[in-house]
Amino acid sequence: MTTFADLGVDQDIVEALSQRGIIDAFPIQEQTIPLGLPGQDIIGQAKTGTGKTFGFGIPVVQRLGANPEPGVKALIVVPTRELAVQVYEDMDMLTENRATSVVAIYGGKAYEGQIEQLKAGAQIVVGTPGRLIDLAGQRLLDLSNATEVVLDEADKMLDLGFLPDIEKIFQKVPAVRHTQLFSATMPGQIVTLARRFMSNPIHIRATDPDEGLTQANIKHLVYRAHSLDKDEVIARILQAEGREKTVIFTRTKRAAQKLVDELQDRGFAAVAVHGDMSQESRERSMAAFKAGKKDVLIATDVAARGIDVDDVTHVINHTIPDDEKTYLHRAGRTGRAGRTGIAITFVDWEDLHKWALINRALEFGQPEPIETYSSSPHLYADLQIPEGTKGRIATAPRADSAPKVDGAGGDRPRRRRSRSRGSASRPDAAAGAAAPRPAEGGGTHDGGGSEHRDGTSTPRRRRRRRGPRPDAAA
DNA sequence: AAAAAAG
Repeated sequence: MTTFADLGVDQDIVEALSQRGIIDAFPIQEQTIPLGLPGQDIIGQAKTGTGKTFGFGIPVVQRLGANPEPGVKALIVVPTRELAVQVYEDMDMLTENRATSVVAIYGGKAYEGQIEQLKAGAQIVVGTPGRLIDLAGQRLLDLSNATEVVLDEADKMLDLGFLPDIEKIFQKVPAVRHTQLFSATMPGQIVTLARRFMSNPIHIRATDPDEGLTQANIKHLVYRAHSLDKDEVIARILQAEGREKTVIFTRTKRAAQKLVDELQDRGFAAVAVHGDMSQESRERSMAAFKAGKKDVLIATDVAARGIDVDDVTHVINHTIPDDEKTYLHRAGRTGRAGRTGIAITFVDWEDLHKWALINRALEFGQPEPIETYSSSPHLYADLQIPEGTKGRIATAPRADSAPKVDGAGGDRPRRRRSRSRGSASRPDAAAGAAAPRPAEGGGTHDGGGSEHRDGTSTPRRRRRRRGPRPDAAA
Protein backbone atom coordinates (compact mmCIF):
# COMPACT_ATOMS: atom_id res chain seq x y z
CA MET A 1 0.00 0.00 0.00
CA THR A 2 1.43 3.32 -1.04
CA THR A 3 0.98 6.26 1.27
CA PHE A 4 0.82 9.89 0.22
CA ALA A 5 4.12 10.41 1.96
CA ASP A 6 5.62 7.67 -0.21
CA LEU A 7 4.51 9.58 -3.29
CA GLY A 8 6.54 12.60 -2.36
CA VAL A 9 3.69 14.70 -1.07
CA ASP A 10 4.77 17.53 1.24
CA GLN A 11 4.54 16.94 4.94
CA ASP A 12 1.94 19.61 5.64
CA ILE A 13 -0.39 18.16 3.03
CA VAL A 14 0.19 14.65 4.34
CA GLU A 15 -0.80 15.97 7.75
CA ALA A 16 -3.97 17.63 6.50
CA LEU A 17 -4.94 14.30 4.98
CA SER A 18 -3.93 12.08 7.86
CA GLN A 19 -5.86 14.23 10.25
CA ARG A 20 -8.91 12.97 8.40
CA GLY A 21 -7.75 9.41 8.41
CA ILE A 22 -6.56 9.53 4.84
CA ILE A 23 -3.19 7.83 4.66
CA ASP A 24 -3.10 5.50 1.69
CA ALA A 25 -3.34 6.62 -1.90
CA PHE A 26 -5.89 5.21 -4.30
CA PRO A 27 -4.61 3.77 -7.58
CA ILE A 28 -5.38 6.86 -9.65
CA GLN A 29 -3.56 8.99 -7.09
CA GLU A 30 -0.66 6.61 -7.01
CA GLN A 31 -0.35 6.93 -10.75
CA THR A 32 -1.00 10.59 -11.39
CA ILE A 33 0.59 12.34 -8.41
CA PRO A 34 4.18 11.35 -9.27
CA LEU A 35 3.58 12.60 -12.81
CA GLY A 36 1.66 15.71 -11.89
CA LEU A 37 4.23 16.88 -9.35
CA PRO A 38 6.94 17.47 -11.96
CA GLY A 39 4.44 19.08 -14.31
CA GLN A 40 3.51 16.36 -16.76
CA ASP A 41 0.26 17.06 -18.63
CA ILE A 42 -2.24 14.35 -17.74
CA ILE A 43 -5.50 12.95 -18.95
CA GLY A 44 -6.56 11.04 -15.87
CA GLN A 45 -9.30 8.50 -16.08
CA ALA A 46 -10.60 6.44 -13.20
CA LYS A 47 -13.95 5.15 -12.15
CA THR A 48 -16.36 7.18 -10.09
CA GLY A 49 -15.52 7.63 -6.45
CA THR A 50 -11.92 6.49 -6.66
CA GLY A 51 -10.16 9.68 -5.71
CA LYS A 52 -9.56 11.76 -8.80
CA THR A 53 -9.82 15.11 -7.01
CA PHE A 54 -6.73 14.53 -4.90
CA GLY A 55 -5.09 13.04 -7.96
CA PHE A 56 -4.92 16.47 -9.59
CA GLY A 57 -5.40 18.65 -6.51
CA ILE A 58 -2.33 17.62 -4.58
CA PRO A 59 0.10 18.36 -7.42
CA VAL A 60 -1.59 21.72 -8.00
CA VAL A 61 -1.16 22.76 -4.39
CA GLN A 62 2.36 21.49 -4.12
CA ARG A 63 3.57 23.02 -7.37
CA LEU A 64 2.56 26.48 -6.24
CA GLY A 65 5.05 26.21 -3.42
CA ALA A 66 4.49 26.60 0.29
CA ASN A 67 4.36 30.36 0.16
CA PRO A 68 3.03 31.55 -3.17
CA GLU A 69 2.80 35.22 -4.07
CA PRO A 70 -0.70 36.68 -4.04
CA GLY A 71 -2.64 36.31 -7.28
CA VAL A 72 -4.24 33.50 -9.24
CA LYS A 73 -1.78 30.76 -10.16
CA ALA A 74 -4.14 27.84 -10.54
CA LEU A 75 -7.53 27.35 -12.14
CA ILE A 76 -9.83 24.38 -11.72
CA VAL A 77 -12.92 24.41 -13.93
CA VAL A 78 -15.96 22.27 -13.14
CA PRO A 79 -19.39 21.87 -14.77
CA THR A 80 -21.73 22.67 -11.88
CA ARG A 81 -21.86 25.09 -8.99
CA GLU A 82 -22.27 22.39 -6.39
CA LEU A 83 -19.19 20.64 -7.67
CA ALA A 84 -17.34 23.94 -7.47
CA VAL A 85 -18.24 24.14 -3.80
CA GLN A 86 -17.13 20.59 -3.19
CA VAL A 87 -13.81 20.85 -4.99
CA TYR A 88 -13.22 24.18 -3.29
CA GLU A 89 -13.64 22.45 0.07
CA ASP A 90 -11.18 19.73 -0.89
CA MET A 91 -8.59 22.24 -2.05
CA ASP A 92 -9.16 24.35 1.02
CA MET A 93 -8.45 21.30 3.14
CA LEU A 94 -5.27 20.45 1.25
CA THR A 95 -3.96 23.96 1.80
CA GLU A 96 -4.96 24.35 5.42
CA ASN A 97 -1.41 24.11 6.69
CA ARG A 98 0.12 26.53 4.23
CA ALA A 99 -0.31 30.13 3.14
CA THR A 100 -2.10 29.28 -0.11
CA SER A 101 -5.70 30.41 -0.31
CA VAL A 102 -8.54 29.11 -2.44
CA VAL A 103 -11.66 30.79 -3.77
CA ALA A 104 -14.81 29.40 -5.41
CA ILE A 105 -16.08 31.43 -8.34
CA TYR A 106 -19.53 30.49 -9.59
CA GLY A 107 -22.86 31.98 -10.53
CA GLY A 108 -26.10 32.44 -8.65
CA LYS A 109 -24.26 34.15 -5.86
CA ALA A 110 -23.29 37.65 -4.87
CA TYR A 111 -20.19 38.95 -6.60
CA GLU A 112 -18.80 40.79 -3.61
CA GLY A 113 -17.44 37.95 -1.55
CA GLN A 114 -15.79 36.32 -4.55
CA ILE A 115 -14.24 39.58 -5.73
CA GLU A 116 -12.99 40.33 -2.25
CA GLN A 117 -11.22 37.01 -2.01
CA LEU A 118 -9.64 37.56 -5.39
CA LYS A 119 -8.44 40.97 -4.32
CA ALA A 120 -7.11 39.47 -1.11
CA GLY A 121 -4.78 37.45 -3.32
CA ALA A 122 -6.27 33.97 -3.61
CA GLN A 123 -3.95 31.70 -5.58
CA ILE A 124 -6.26 28.82 -6.44
CA VAL A 125 -9.57 29.41 -8.20
CA VAL A 126 -12.23 26.73 -8.49
CA GLY A 127 -15.12 27.75 -10.66
CA THR A 128 -17.80 27.28 -13.28
CA PRO A 129 -17.29 28.75 -16.76
CA GLY A 130 -19.92 31.49 -16.84
CA ARG A 131 -18.84 33.43 -13.79
CA LEU A 132 -15.17 32.87 -14.52
CA ILE A 133 -15.54 34.48 -17.95
CA ASP A 134 -17.75 37.17 -16.50
CA LEU A 135 -15.18 38.21 -13.90
CA ALA A 136 -12.29 37.81 -16.28
CA GLY A 137 -14.09 40.10 -18.73
CA GLN A 138 -14.46 42.70 -16.00
CA ARG A 139 -10.76 42.45 -15.24
CA LEU A 140 -11.60 41.30 -11.77
CA LEU A 141 -10.06 37.92 -12.40
CA ASP A 142 -6.60 37.79 -13.91
CA LEU A 143 -5.83 34.41 -15.38
CA SER A 144 -2.62 35.43 -17.11
CA ASN A 145 -0.52 33.78 -14.41
CA ALA A 146 -2.61 30.66 -14.01
CA THR A 147 0.03 28.15 -14.98
CA GLU A 148 -1.88 25.29 -13.40
CA VAL A 149 -5.10 24.44 -15.21
CA VAL A 150 -7.46 21.56 -14.50
CA LEU A 151 -10.66 20.52 -16.18
CA ASP A 152 -12.58 18.30 -13.82
CA GLU A 153 -15.26 16.19 -15.53
CA ALA A 154 -13.21 17.02 -18.57
CA ASP A 155 -15.31 15.22 -21.15
CA LYS A 156 -18.29 17.27 -20.02
CA MET A 157 -16.31 20.48 -20.15
CA LEU A 158 -15.25 19.72 -23.72
CA ASP A 159 -18.75 18.75 -24.73
CA LEU A 160 -20.67 20.96 -27.12
CA GLY A 161 -22.49 22.93 -24.46
CA PHE A 162 -19.31 23.99 -22.70
CA LEU A 163 -16.66 23.94 -25.38
CA PRO A 164 -16.95 27.60 -26.49
CA ASP A 165 -16.54 28.76 -22.88
CA ILE A 166 -13.61 26.46 -22.33
CA GLU A 167 -11.91 27.76 -25.45
CA LYS A 168 -12.30 31.31 -24.16
CA ILE A 169 -10.81 30.32 -20.85
CA PHE A 170 -7.84 28.62 -22.46
CA GLN A 171 -7.18 31.84 -24.35
CA LYS A 172 -6.82 33.68 -21.06
CA VAL A 173 -4.33 31.37 -19.38
CA PRO A 174 -0.62 31.17 -20.23
CA ALA A 175 0.36 29.11 -23.25
CA VAL A 176 3.09 27.48 -21.22
CA ARG A 177 1.33 25.80 -18.40
CA HIS A 178 0.57 22.55 -16.65
CA THR A 179 -2.75 21.11 -17.82
CA GLN A 180 -4.64 18.23 -16.27
CA LEU A 181 -7.92 16.73 -17.47
CA PHE A 182 -9.80 14.27 -15.29
CA SER A 183 -12.98 12.27 -15.65
CA ALA A 184 -14.42 8.81 -15.23
CA THR A 185 -15.49 8.87 -18.87
CA MET A 186 -13.23 9.90 -21.74
CA PRO A 187 -14.57 9.12 -25.19
CA GLY A 188 -11.88 8.75 -27.80
CA GLN A 189 -12.90 11.78 -29.78
CA ILE A 190 -12.82 13.92 -26.65
CA VAL A 191 -9.30 12.71 -25.96
CA THR A 192 -8.34 13.77 -29.46
CA LEU A 193 -9.95 17.15 -28.97
CA ALA A 194 -8.33 17.52 -25.57
CA ARG A 195 -4.85 17.26 -27.03
CA ARG A 196 -5.36 20.68 -28.58
CA PHE A 197 -5.19 22.16 -25.13
CA MET A 198 -2.31 20.09 -23.83
CA SER A 199 1.29 19.36 -24.59
CA ASN A 200 2.33 15.74 -24.84
CA PRO A 201 -0.29 14.57 -22.40
CA ILE A 202 -0.06 11.12 -20.96
CA HIS A 203 -3.33 9.24 -20.72
CA ILE A 204 -3.59 7.44 -17.41
CA ARG A 205 -6.32 4.89 -16.98
CA ALA A 206 -6.46 3.54 -13.47
CA THR A 207 -8.63 0.77 -14.69
CA ASP A 208 -8.10 -2.82 -15.59
CA PRO A 209 -9.08 -2.93 -19.26
CA ASP A 210 -11.01 -6.17 -18.96
CA GLU A 211 -12.61 -5.23 -15.75
CA GLY A 212 -15.62 -3.73 -17.41
CA LEU A 213 -16.75 -0.17 -17.42
CA THR A 214 -18.88 -0.15 -14.35
CA GLN A 215 -17.78 -0.18 -10.78
CA ALA A 216 -17.66 -3.72 -9.47
CA ASN A 217 -19.07 -2.63 -6.15
CA ILE A 218 -22.21 -1.13 -7.60
CA LYS A 219 -25.07 -3.46 -8.33
CA HIS A 220 -27.35 -2.54 -11.16
CA LEU A 221 -31.05 -3.27 -11.22
CA VAL A 222 -33.29 -2.39 -14.10
CA TYR A 223 -37.06 -2.42 -14.22
CA ARG A 224 -39.52 -1.75 -16.93
CA ALA A 225 -41.69 1.05 -15.67
CA HIS A 226 -44.53 0.41 -18.03
CA SER A 227 -47.73 0.36 -16.02
CA LEU A 228 -45.85 0.89 -12.85
CA ASP A 229 -46.67 3.45 -10.21
CA LYS A 230 -43.15 4.74 -9.92
CA ASP A 231 -43.82 7.04 -7.02
CA GLU A 232 -45.26 4.16 -5.07
CA VAL A 233 -42.41 1.83 -5.89
CA ILE A 234 -39.85 4.44 -5.01
CA ALA A 235 -41.58 5.06 -1.73
CA ARG A 236 -41.20 1.38 -0.96
CA ILE A 237 -37.58 1.28 -1.95
CA LEU A 238 -36.98 4.15 0.39
CA GLN A 239 -38.12 1.95 3.21
CA ALA A 240 -35.58 -0.74 2.54
CA GLU A 241 -33.46 -1.77 5.44
CA GLY A 242 -29.86 -0.95 5.11
CA ARG A 243 -30.65 2.12 3.14
CA GLU A 244 -28.83 5.17 4.22
CA LYS A 245 -28.90 7.95 1.69
CA THR A 246 -30.55 7.84 -1.71
CA VAL A 247 -30.18 10.01 -4.78
CA ILE A 248 -33.05 9.97 -7.25
CA PHE A 249 -32.50 11.32 -10.75
CA THR A 250 -35.18 12.68 -13.03
CA ARG A 251 -34.93 13.89 -16.57
CA THR A 252 -36.47 17.30 -16.06
CA LYS A 253 -36.48 20.00 -13.45
CA ARG A 254 -40.23 19.84 -13.24
CA ALA A 255 -40.25 16.12 -12.62
CA ALA A 256 -37.69 16.59 -9.86
CA GLN A 257 -39.82 19.22 -8.20
CA LYS A 258 -42.95 17.14 -8.52
CA LEU A 259 -41.29 14.10 -7.01
CA VAL A 260 -39.79 15.93 -4.08
CA ASP A 261 -43.18 17.40 -3.26
CA GLU A 262 -44.77 14.00 -3.47
CA LEU A 263 -42.16 12.30 -1.29
CA GLN A 264 -42.28 15.05 1.27
CA ASP A 265 -46.03 14.63 1.40
CA ARG A 266 -45.50 10.98 2.07
CA GLY A 267 -43.34 11.86 4.99
CA PHE A 268 -39.87 11.32 3.62
CA ALA A 269 -36.98 13.57 4.47
CA ALA A 270 -36.44 14.59 0.88
CA VAL A 271 -34.87 17.61 -0.72
CA ALA A 272 -34.25 18.57 -4.31
CA VAL A 273 -31.55 20.17 -6.36
CA HIS A 274 -32.18 21.43 -9.89
CA GLY A 275 -31.60 24.46 -12.01
CA ASP A 276 -34.97 26.09 -11.38
CA MET A 277 -34.15 26.53 -7.71
CA SER A 278 -32.36 29.50 -6.28
CA GLN A 279 -28.70 28.90 -5.65
CA GLU A 280 -29.34 29.38 -1.98
CA SER A 281 -31.94 26.59 -1.94
CA ARG A 282 -29.69 24.34 -3.97
CA GLU A 283 -26.92 24.73 -1.48
CA ARG A 284 -29.24 24.30 1.44
CA SER A 285 -30.45 21.00 -0.05
CA MET A 286 -26.93 19.75 -0.62
CA ALA A 287 -25.81 20.71 2.87
CA ALA A 288 -28.80 19.01 4.51
CA PHE A 289 -28.24 15.88 2.45
CA LYS A 290 -24.53 15.76 3.15
CA ALA A 291 -25.09 16.33 6.85
CA GLY A 292 -27.66 13.55 6.93
CA LYS A 293 -30.47 15.81 8.03
CA LYS A 294 -32.21 14.68 4.87
CA ASP A 295 -31.64 11.26 3.40
CA VAL A 296 -33.27 11.55 0.00
CA LEU A 297 -32.00 13.85 -2.70
CA ILE A 298 -34.00 14.30 -5.88
CA ALA A 299 -31.94 15.80 -8.64
CA THR A 300 -31.65 16.49 -12.32
CA ASP A 301 -28.36 15.71 -13.97
CA VAL A 302 -26.93 18.74 -12.23
CA ALA A 303 -25.96 16.25 -9.53
CA ALA A 304 -24.97 13.43 -11.85
CA ARG A 305 -21.26 14.19 -11.82
CA GLY A 306 -18.65 14.49 -9.16
CA ILE A 307 -20.86 15.00 -6.16
CA ASP A 308 -19.38 13.03 -3.30
CA VAL A 309 -21.62 12.17 -0.40
CA ASP A 310 -20.81 9.46 2.09
CA ASP A 311 -23.23 6.67 2.71
CA VAL A 312 -25.28 6.95 -0.43
CA THR A 313 -26.49 3.36 -0.62
CA HIS A 314 -29.02 3.75 -3.42
CA VAL A 315 -29.22 5.63 -6.67
CA ILE A 316 -32.56 5.54 -8.42
CA ASN A 317 -33.06 6.59 -12.01
CA HIS A 318 -36.65 7.71 -11.96
CA THR A 319 -36.13 8.31 -15.65
CA ILE A 320 -33.42 6.62 -17.63
CA PRO A 321 -30.42 8.80 -18.42
CA ASP A 322 -29.71 9.85 -21.98
CA ASP A 323 -26.55 7.92 -22.56
CA GLU A 324 -24.16 5.48 -20.98
CA LYS A 325 -21.84 8.19 -19.70
CA THR A 326 -24.61 9.84 -17.76
CA TYR A 327 -25.69 6.44 -16.52
CA LEU A 328 -22.21 5.77 -15.22
CA HIS A 329 -21.89 9.13 -13.51
CA ARG A 330 -25.34 8.96 -11.93
CA ALA A 331 -24.79 5.44 -10.63
CA GLY A 332 -21.40 6.58 -9.41
CA ARG A 333 -22.99 8.71 -6.71
CA THR A 334 -23.06 5.48 -4.75
CA GLY A 335 -20.35 2.91 -4.25
CA ARG A 336 -17.72 5.50 -3.50
CA ALA A 337 -14.34 4.95 -1.89
CA GLY A 338 -14.70 1.21 -1.83
CA ARG A 339 -18.20 1.08 -0.44
CA THR A 340 -21.00 -0.82 -2.08
CA GLY A 341 -24.14 0.53 -3.60
CA ILE A 342 -27.19 -0.18 -5.69
CA ALA A 343 -28.32 1.58 -8.82
CA ILE A 344 -31.95 1.08 -9.77
CA THR A 345 -33.27 2.23 -13.12
CA PHE A 346 -36.84 2.52 -14.31
CA VAL A 347 -37.25 2.28 -18.03
CA ASP A 348 -40.35 3.88 -19.43
CA TRP A 349 -42.00 2.36 -22.43
CA GLU A 350 -40.80 5.07 -24.79
CA ASP A 351 -37.25 4.79 -23.49
CA LEU A 352 -36.64 1.13 -24.18
CA HIS A 353 -34.28 1.97 -27.02
CA LYS A 354 -32.24 4.14 -24.69
CA TRP A 355 -31.87 1.25 -22.34
CA ALA A 356 -30.77 -0.97 -25.17
CA LEU A 357 -28.04 1.50 -26.05
CA ILE A 358 -26.84 1.89 -22.50
CA ASN A 359 -26.98 -1.82 -21.95
CA ARG A 360 -24.80 -2.46 -24.95
CA ALA A 361 -22.34 0.32 -24.24
CA LEU A 362 -21.81 -0.79 -20.66
CA GLU A 363 -21.63 -4.45 -21.59
CA PHE A 364 -24.10 -5.37 -18.96
CA GLY A 365 -24.53 -8.76 -20.47
CA GLN A 366 -28.10 -9.87 -20.38
CA PRO A 367 -29.55 -8.26 -23.45
CA GLU A 368 -32.80 -7.10 -22.01
CA PRO A 369 -32.69 -7.45 -18.27
CA ILE A 370 -36.10 -6.10 -17.79
CA GLU A 371 -39.17 -7.69 -16.38
CA THR A 372 -42.60 -6.29 -16.08
CA TYR A 373 -44.19 -5.86 -12.77
CA SER A 374 -47.79 -6.19 -11.96
CA SER A 375 -49.25 -3.75 -9.57
CA SER A 376 -49.11 -6.19 -6.71
CA PRO A 377 -47.81 -4.48 -3.62
CA HIS A 378 -46.03 -7.63 -2.68
CA LEU A 379 -43.87 -7.47 -5.74
CA TYR A 380 -43.07 -3.89 -5.00
CA ALA A 381 -41.96 -4.93 -1.59
CA ASP A 382 -39.50 -7.34 -3.10
CA LEU A 383 -38.10 -4.79 -5.42
CA GLN A 384 -35.25 -3.73 -3.24
CA ILE A 385 -33.90 -7.21 -2.68
CA PRO A 386 -30.92 -7.57 -4.93
CA GLU A 387 -30.46 -11.26 -4.43
CA GLY A 388 -34.05 -11.83 -5.32
CA THR A 389 -33.21 -10.95 -8.89
CA LYS A 390 -36.83 -10.15 -9.21
CA GLY A 391 -36.21 -7.80 -12.03
CA ARG A 392 -33.14 -9.44 -13.43
CA ILE A 393 -29.89 -8.07 -12.49
CA ALA A 394 -27.52 -6.62 -14.95
CA THR A 395 -24.05 -7.04 -13.72
CA ALA A 396 -20.85 -5.93 -15.26
CA PRO A 397 -19.10 -8.84 -16.90
CA ARG A 398 -16.41 -9.35 -14.33
CA ALA A 399 -18.08 -7.80 -11.38
CA ASP A 400 -17.22 -10.35 -8.85
CA SER A 401 -17.91 -8.43 -5.78
CA ALA A 402 -21.57 -8.09 -6.20
CA PRO A 403 -22.69 -6.05 -3.30
CA LYS A 404 -25.88 -6.72 -1.61
CA VAL A 405 -28.11 -4.62 0.34
CA ASP A 406 -29.40 -6.52 3.18
CA GLY A 407 -32.80 -6.92 4.45
CA ALA A 408 -35.76 -7.17 2.33
CA GLY A 409 -38.02 -5.35 4.58
CA GLY A 410 -40.40 -2.87 3.38
CA ASP A 411 -42.17 -2.04 6.53
CA ARG A 412 -39.94 0.16 8.45
CA PRO A 413 -41.88 3.25 9.12
CA ARG A 414 -40.05 6.42 8.61
CA ARG A 415 -39.15 7.89 11.87
CA ARG A 416 -39.45 11.33 10.52
CA ARG A 417 -41.51 14.04 11.80
CA SER A 418 -43.81 14.45 8.96
CA ARG A 419 -44.19 18.06 8.43
CA SER A 420 -47.72 18.33 7.37
CA ARG A 421 -47.63 20.95 4.80
CA GLY A 422 -51.07 21.57 3.51
CA SER A 423 -53.99 19.72 4.91
CA ALA A 424 -53.95 17.24 2.11
CA SER A 425 -50.60 15.94 3.13
CA ARG A 426 -50.50 12.35 4.15
CA PRO A 427 -48.03 12.34 6.95
CA ASP A 428 -48.36 8.68 7.55
CA ALA A 429 -48.44 7.40 4.09
CA ALA A 430 -44.97 5.99 4.31
CA ALA A 431 -45.63 4.01 7.42
CA GLY A 432 -49.03 3.10 6.18
CA ALA A 433 -47.59 1.64 3.07
CA ALA A 434 -46.28 -1.11 5.26
CA ALA A 435 -45.55 -3.65 2.71
CA PRO A 436 -45.66 -7.25 3.65
CA ARG A 437 -42.26 -8.00 4.90
CA PRO A 438 -40.74 -10.78 2.92
CA ALA A 439 -37.86 -11.65 5.11
CA GLU A 440 -35.63 -10.83 7.93
CA GLY A 441 -33.29 -8.01 7.76
CA GLY A 442 -30.57 -7.82 10.27
CA GLY A 443 -29.17 -4.90 8.53
CA THR A 444 -26.66 -2.72 10.04
CA HIS A 445 -25.32 -0.16 7.73
CA ASP A 446 -22.32 0.09 5.60
CA GLY A 447 -22.61 -2.42 2.88
CA GLY A 448 -19.50 -4.35 3.39
CA GLY A 449 -18.09 -7.73 3.15
CA SER A 450 -19.48 -10.78 1.54
CA GLU A 451 -18.06 -10.87 -1.86
CA HIS A 452 -20.14 -12.67 -4.27
CA ARG A 453 -18.75 -14.32 -7.28
CA ASP A 454 -21.18 -14.11 -10.02
CA GLY A 455 -22.86 -12.78 -12.97
CA THR A 456 -26.35 -13.09 -11.91
CA SER A 457 -26.21 -13.13 -8.18
CA THR A 458 -27.49 -16.08 -6.34
CA PRO A 459 -30.97 -15.89 -5.10
CA ARG A 460 -31.42 -17.35 -1.72
CA ARG A 461 -28.49 -16.88 0.51
CA ARG A 462 -29.34 -14.18 2.84
CA ARG A 463 -26.32 -12.81 4.45
CA ARG A 464 -25.84 -10.47 7.17
CA ARG A 465 -23.60 -7.69 6.59
CA ARG A 466 -20.73 -7.19 8.78
CA GLY A 467 -17.22 -7.58 7.75
CA PRO A 468 -14.71 -4.91 7.30
CA ARG A 469 -15.33 -1.98 5.15
CA PRO A 470 -13.74 -2.99 1.92
CA ASP A 471 -10.33 -1.60 1.76
CA ALA A 472 -10.68 1.71 0.16
CA ALA A 473 -7.82 1.41 -2.18
CA ALA A 474 -8.56 -2.10 -3.17
C1' DA B 1 -34.85 17.66 -26.29
C1' DA B 2 -33.02 18.51 -21.48
C1' DA B 3 -29.71 20.06 -18.48
C1' DA B 4 -25.89 22.97 -17.22
C1' DA B 5 -23.63 27.62 -17.14
C1' DA B 6 -23.85 34.89 -16.42
C1' DG B 7 -27.64 38.06 -15.21
